[in-house]
This record gives sequence, structure tokens and C-alpha cells, in this order.
Amino acid sequence: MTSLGRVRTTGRPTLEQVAAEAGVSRGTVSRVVNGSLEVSTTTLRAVQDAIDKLGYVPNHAARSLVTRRTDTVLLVVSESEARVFDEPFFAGVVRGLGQELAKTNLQLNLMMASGARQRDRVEQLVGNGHVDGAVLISLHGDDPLPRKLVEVGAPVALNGRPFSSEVAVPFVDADNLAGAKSATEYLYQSGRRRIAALAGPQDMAAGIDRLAGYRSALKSRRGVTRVVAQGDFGQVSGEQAMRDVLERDSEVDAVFAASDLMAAGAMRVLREAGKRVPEDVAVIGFDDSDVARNTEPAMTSVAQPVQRMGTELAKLLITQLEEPGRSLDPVILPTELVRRGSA
Amino acid sequence: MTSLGRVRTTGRPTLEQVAAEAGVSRGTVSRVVNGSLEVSTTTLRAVQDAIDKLGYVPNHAARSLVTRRTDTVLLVVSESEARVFDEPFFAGVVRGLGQELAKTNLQLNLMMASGARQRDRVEQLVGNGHVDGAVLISLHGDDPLPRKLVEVGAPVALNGRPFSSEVAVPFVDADNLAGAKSATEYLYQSGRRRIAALAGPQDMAAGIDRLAGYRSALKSRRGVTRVVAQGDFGQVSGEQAMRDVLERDSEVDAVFAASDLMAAGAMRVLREAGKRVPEDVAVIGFDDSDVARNTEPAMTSVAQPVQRMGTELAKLLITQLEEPGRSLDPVILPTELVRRGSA
DNA sequence: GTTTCTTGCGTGAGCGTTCCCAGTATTATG
DNA sequence: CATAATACTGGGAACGCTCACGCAAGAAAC
Repeated sequence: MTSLGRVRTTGRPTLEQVAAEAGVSRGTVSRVVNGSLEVSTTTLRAVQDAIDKLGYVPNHAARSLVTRRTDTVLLVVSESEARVFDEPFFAGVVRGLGQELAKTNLQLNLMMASGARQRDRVEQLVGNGHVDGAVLISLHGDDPLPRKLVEVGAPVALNGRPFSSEVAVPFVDADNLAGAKSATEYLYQSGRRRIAALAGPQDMAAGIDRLAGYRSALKSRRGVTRVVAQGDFGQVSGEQAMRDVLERDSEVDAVFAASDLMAAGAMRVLREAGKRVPEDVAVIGFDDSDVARNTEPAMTSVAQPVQRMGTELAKLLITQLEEPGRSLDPVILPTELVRRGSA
Repeated sequence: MTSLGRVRTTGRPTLEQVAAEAGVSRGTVSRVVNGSLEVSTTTLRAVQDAIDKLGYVPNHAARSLVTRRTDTVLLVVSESEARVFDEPFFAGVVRGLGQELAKTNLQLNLMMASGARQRDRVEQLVGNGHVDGAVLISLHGDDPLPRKLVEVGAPVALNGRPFSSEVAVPFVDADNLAGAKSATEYLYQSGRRRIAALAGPQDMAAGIDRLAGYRSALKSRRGVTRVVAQGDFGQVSGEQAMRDVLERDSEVDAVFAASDLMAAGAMRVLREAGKRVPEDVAVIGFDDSDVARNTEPAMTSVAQPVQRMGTELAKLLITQLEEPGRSLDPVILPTELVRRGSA
């Protein structure tokens, strides 16, 4: 249409073309695009019109070649943690993350893998500036990856308290301890006195903290029979742990499980053992996932603000992007006991 | 620690530096990096050594600036479809996708949004070459986005059969029709003769096909009482639909629901109505999600190969990337009836 | 021994930005 | 009216890479 006299190999307009259209120079258009104030209002208008007319959009590659920023953050999901992954947890966090990033011009790059291969790839991507920072979710407590990244000065945000924290890496977590404590206290307040815990894996902060919360709630209580069995957050492990508990205390009248899945398994075992829930045994789970809504009776459970965790993760990362080198405090989010039929 | 003795202006080694180290030229190193054969084995070795020594990694921005490829694909998730999102569906598809993409050098870019704003952003990203292609999951059947993208020649892969298919856009879907049909037939074969359907929304292919499967299974059967009520895949809608059905046929002895959530709702209502599952009424759901495993009794359900759907989506996209303009047939994946206690 | 391929390699020209410095016009100041 | 300060703007250089050419040297053909 407009006879620029030049054969365009590619369709997209460039800065230079916008400049020609607006009758100014490349530099000026760049200033407009990047919101510099040193532009007169008249040229500003002219340039904006040209941009609209041509439908100009900056070329990301060219820009990041010179700025050395990519405006992309990496989300790393350890796929080995399959059960965590399947819960609404993942979806919720991702949604929160996306929501917060959408307010900025940051892109989300997703990566799923596990083991050494993953670690290498992540280190490369971050170390070589292919992404500006990384959010890591659901990795094992002793993973050395976050520390490594922090050491090379990369912005990092973690979901879940890291297991060994020699180096301070910013993280967000639910208040697992308080959540477990309030659940256990609720059981006690309802008159239960033989309260068992089905604990999660003790090499993950969540597993540890939830058990600690249970213990803390019962610390100064007398006349409470405690029994603890361990699982791995999975449903089968919950069934086993429950059987274990019943063997050790057939009179148990309450169960606090470290996950909904474990609680669901426990309820199944209890039913088979002829125990009624909640009449004979009260059960509380953790996560407030879909399964909690669909057990019979529906399960009382400790809810984590999953979506909020996502937004906080994003904020943590954005702050580091904006103020490099600033050290950030962990963000601990409150949990909520959702009461349903099982306790 | 290691005294490199060089003031790190940028840190990362460039092609030129590798070339200097290996005693060859930029171009040759580029050839090696890109696997061109026109390199003698001796120089090949020399260059590779230099690359290892310096830890060279190609600069993505620079490369994509000239090649006009980004080696990135966009995954678009319509967040309005919250229930779909919460199911293991999303996680499974994403995992399959990631798994397949990991075999290539493609990155996954995640975007969640909805409505017009989303559509614009996606169009921009794709249209301006910020990504090489897009995978769209869980959007409403009548979304014009996929067609638009196909029209501008962008590689696209869809999850779920598009509603209006004037333009052929490659997609993968579970065989909803066959799945629903086999579930319904199973109910018939077990001697049920008053078989109700709790249908999903009729503006989505999945909703339509599953109902069609039910109808098809019963088509030539005589002496079968049919009753259909509609919902939106959600649990509450399942409860309502079930009540509706009971009102119209209190003697109903089987229910095929278009989703697990609806089936779970139905089971709850049936229990309240004093019906035993499966003795009085058999129930089958669709999706084989977590809730199916945790109802009481556990739910018989039609399973979709979610992860496989992810890998197939990736393959569809990769093929288009490799052979631009080639039109691809839809991929329909088989479902499987998972038998549990409810039918 | 000259000519013609073939194979391997080096080099210049961009890709579309941003950054910076040097202008030019405009306005304030003496 | 001259000079200094200010406000905008233009254009060169660079970011790190790929690609198309072109040249050198050895192999094959005459």
C-alpha cells in the first residue's frame, strides 16, 4: 500500500519503519516505546499514531540481545513429586503466578523434569541469561538447586521452606505448623483424647512441620493418648499408617492426617474396621483438595491459600528483579480449618 | 576462586571467543554448534574442546534475531474453565506436553487468561513471532482464536474437538463418543433398563459427544427407559440433574454422568433419597479423576489418556513446525472404562 | 602439468534493538 | 544582542549470531 520502495521480506514493521512513517528517527521511536519523557508531545502523538497504524510490536529477541534481559521467568516443577503435582495445588499456584505476572510484562516459562538433568538445564537457563529468574515448586527439601542459583546471584523464589537453609533463599509457604496445630486442637476441643497423627515424609519441610504442629498442640495436654505413624502423603500410605495406628491403639478416637489423600485412605480403613466417622473416630486432613469434598462423610481439612502462594511467589521474584541483590524475608501464609462432616 | 584473570564484562563466552580459543573462525564454530557436516574431524574436535573448556552456550536472543525462530511454543489455558483446570486433566496434559517437548529443544511458554484480552495477547505473541506455535487447551467450543491463528499460518494444536470447524485446525481429543457408549452399554449389559444420562454443557464438544455416545448405545435397544438431564460438568449441577431425573423417573436404576464431579453429586443425592449404589442405582462417571477413587463406593468411570493427549499435542505441533503448511488429521485417543464399586 | 571438482574454512553483511553522544532548535539569562 | 542553559532529536556502534559467498588447497580427470 504505502510505497516504501523496499521489498519487505518479513511482515512485521520495525522501529525504522515506524520512524519513517512518523517522520522521525529510530531513536525517537525507541524513546516513545520505552516511555522516556524526553519527547515532545507532538512527536509523541505522531509516533503513537504511526505505531498504531502499522501495528508495531517490539522484537523481543533484538531487544533482549542488547538489554540482556529476557523478561521471562522460569517455573520449575519437579515432576518426581507426582502426587503433589496432581493436586489442585499445582494448578492453584500456577494460576496465582500467572495472574501476578500478567500485571507485568513478564513471560512464564515452564519446565518439568527431575534429577541431575533438570538441575543442569535449569542452571544453564538461568546462568546463561535465558531467563531472568526462577520459581521452584515442589522440590525435595534437600535439593541443592536453589542454593546454587542464589549463589550465582540469580533471582529465585521457592515454594515450601527449604530443608537445609545455610543460604537464605526467599520462599513462601503455608503456615503448616499453625495449621496442623489448630486442627489437632480442634480435635482436642471436641473432646477427643486418643488422637493419632498420620505424618508425612520427614525429609520435607511440610511433613516435618505438620507433625510438629500436632505435637505442639498436645504438648501441655495431659491425659491424651498419642500415636504417630508415617506415610508419604499418598493414599496407600495413609491406609497403611491407619492400620498401623489401629493395631497400636484400637480405641483411637481421632486422626489428624498430613494430607487429604492420607486422610481418605484412613477413612477407608476405618470403615473396613467397622469404625464410624466421625462418631467413633474423627478425621481431619490437610490441603482441602477435591477429595476432601467427596469423601463420605465430607472431610474436614486444613486449607492452604494456594493461589495466594502463587501471587506471593511472583511478587518475591519481581522484587528481586527490580532491586537486585536485596534479600527478602520468607512469606508465611495462614491456613484455615474447613469444617465438614468428618470431624 | 579460579583466577580467570579476565574482567568479566558480560561473563558468557561468545562464538568469537570460542573461535579464538580453538584457533578457527566464528563461522566454523557456528557450523559445529549447528551440526553442519562440512567440518573436518580435527577442527570439529578442537572446537568441541574449546566449547567445553569455556562452557559456551549459544545466545538465544541473538540466534533467534537472525533465524526468526524462537524455539518456544505457547501453551494457552483458558482459566475461565476453572473446573477443567482443577482436575488432574490439566496437570496430566502439561506433563505429557513437557515430556515430549523435552526431547526437542523447544521451550514451553505458559499463558493463562481469558476473554478478549487473552485473545489479543495470544494473537500478538504468535503473530509477531515471539513464539513459534501454540497449544490451546480447554477453551470453549466456539472460540474464534484457533481459526484466526490457523489463518495467519501459525502452527496450532488444540485440545478437544473445536465446535465449529469451518477451518481445519489440528486437534487431539479423547474418544468421548465411544467412551460414553461403552459405559452406557456396560450398564445395559449388567441388566439395567432404566438408564439416565446426566449430560454436560451442549456448547462444548465433550458435552455433546458424551451425550451422543449414551444415545448411540441405547439406539436400537428396546425396553429401555431413557431420561436425560443437563448440567455443566460441575458437582452442584450433577446434584440438581440427579434430582431432576429422580423426579421424572423414581425407578431409575442406572446413571451415566458426563463427568466424575456430576457423578459424585448424583451419588450424594441418591444416598439422600435412600437409594443404594450400586444395588438400586448403578453410577458411572467420566474422567477417572481423583474424586472417582474417593467416593463411597468408589466410582466406575471412563478414563481418558490425559498424559498421552499432552504428548500427542506436542507431536502435532512439532510436525507443523518441521513441515510448515502441512495439514494434519485429528488424533482421537481411546478411552477406558475403569470398573470400581459404583457400577 | 593443467584444468576441474570437491571439501573445508574465513568473512562481510545484516537481523532489530538500545545506548550514548553529538548535534540543533528553543528558551532563559546577563 | 550575545551567551548559556535546556529540551529534543538523529545516527553510529554494538549486542551475538547465521547465512551466503568466495577463496584456498587437495583430489580427480585429462
